[in-house]
Amino acid sequence: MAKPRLELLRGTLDMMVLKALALEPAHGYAVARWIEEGTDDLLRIEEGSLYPALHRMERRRWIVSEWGQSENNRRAKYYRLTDEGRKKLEAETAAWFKFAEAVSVVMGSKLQETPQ
Amino acid sequence: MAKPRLELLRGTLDMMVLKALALEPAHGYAVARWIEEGTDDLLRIEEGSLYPALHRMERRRWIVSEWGQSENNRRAKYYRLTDEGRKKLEAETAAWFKFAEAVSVVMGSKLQETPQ
DNA sequence: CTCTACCCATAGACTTTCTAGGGAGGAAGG
DNA sequence: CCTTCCTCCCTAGAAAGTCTATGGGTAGAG
Repeated sequence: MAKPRLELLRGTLDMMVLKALALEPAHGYAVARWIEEGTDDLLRIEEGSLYPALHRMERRRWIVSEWGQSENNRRAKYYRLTDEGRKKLEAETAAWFKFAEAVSVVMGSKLQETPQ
Repeated sequence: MAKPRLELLRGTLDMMVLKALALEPAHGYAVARWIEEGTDDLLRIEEGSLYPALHRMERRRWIVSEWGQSENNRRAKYYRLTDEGRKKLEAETAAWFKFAEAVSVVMGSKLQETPQ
């Protein structure tokens, strides 16, 4: 209870995990590290959120898994996107930017998207 | 069930309601209309989400209410921000833009905030 | 051998949102 | 008058996602 820490992922966790896996197949732990490092630790991915999310998405056929060996020589479950997952990622990304834009307008600021 | 409609407010409802009330005291129905109109109906505020949110925030002393008469000559409960609510609004707004920025970075685009 | 980092997983609590109701009153048109 | 629409309020219960709190196992460093 020491730090307040930015608590919520607010429904964007799936999208970010899919994005990570779109870059390359990876295991859960690596996905969490990738997101945390990519945001200077602003977004902290709790394992209690991450693994249920992965299982959820696998049930929905957005990703598939396979046991393998990690770089550090440990047992790890590697996930990769399915075609369906890729479509979902695109849809969610578009919806999120639209949503964020709308919230921005309401909150009195403007959001701008620039191509990667 | 006809339209898929952007389903989630993802924790931003309180913030937007506070923003609306920061502009001027208003009743729930008007707040909902304000948000919907301000976003071209992209963000639809369901009453089943709105009223619980208002009561929640009142319990937390972010807003206070008073019964009054609406423009259309109807009984309406007017809400206005407390000092605490104003602080909460500022904090939530800052946190949201920070969060949205971080998500944007992860998703491969950049978000820019412009002053009102 | 011990400790740390890596890697997986689940249960239960908590919160928020939605669906699906219900109700009452003013206004407007027939 | 009567019916219908819009305004305005409210709640219960389901559904979903995240967090806290645990638990366990293994490789490698010191």
